[in-house]
Amino acid sequence: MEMFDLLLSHFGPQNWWPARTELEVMIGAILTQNTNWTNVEKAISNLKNKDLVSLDRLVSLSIGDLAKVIRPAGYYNIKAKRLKNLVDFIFDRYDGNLESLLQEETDLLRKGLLSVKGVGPETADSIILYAAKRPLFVVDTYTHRILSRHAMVGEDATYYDLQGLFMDHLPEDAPLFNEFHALIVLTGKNFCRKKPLCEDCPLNQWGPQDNMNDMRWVKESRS
DNA sequence: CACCAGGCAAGTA
DNA sequence: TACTTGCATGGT
Repeated sequence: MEMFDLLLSHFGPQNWWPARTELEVMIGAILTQNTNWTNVEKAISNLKNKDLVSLDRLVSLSIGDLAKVIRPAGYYNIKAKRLKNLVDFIFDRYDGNLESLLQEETDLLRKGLLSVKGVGPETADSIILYAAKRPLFVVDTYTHRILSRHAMVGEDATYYDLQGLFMDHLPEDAPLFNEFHALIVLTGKNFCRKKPLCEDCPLNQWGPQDNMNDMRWVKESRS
């Protein structure tokens, strides 16, 4: 059985990213760095209450004031700087037009995002997949934990080892990457916290013996 | 009380 | 290059 189908049939479609606009995706991507999503929701709720989910409003807001608003997300001082860095980048390079940034060719988009202090591989790829809707697989700690526990990669596998593994064996399909990553995060939240295999985990029967020789992670009908 | 959460950059050697 | 550390709230 293939990993994606195991997770999809167990959890059902997740319809990520949990945000209403592209800007909200970007803000969430920064705020959720090493942070529980429920805390991020509180911070985004604060931003919405002050009508700050807006590039024009954010660019004229001080870092100190922004930090106060996003406080529940944790690391609020550094995240306020990181958000401002990203907003400033959009104004400096794209005249404050988010669409212009997101329409950039994928490689240039990624290079640009990574040039912003505070935007690393996962944050950049989350924005590219969930805001720009390009087929780039997003890797996170859950991805690493689950695949290493199931002996699909070594413990020392890098971000790009994992991203390459998925992208080498999946069709370039943004909706598939979208759903797959969301399902992996959900699996990581609910299972696989401590033990390699947990009771009732949908991946209990999934492992290298099924996948090392046959790397189809989705049903052929999808590809 | 301890531990963890949808990372990243900066410092050290 | 290869480690290590700081950043911080809120839930379990």
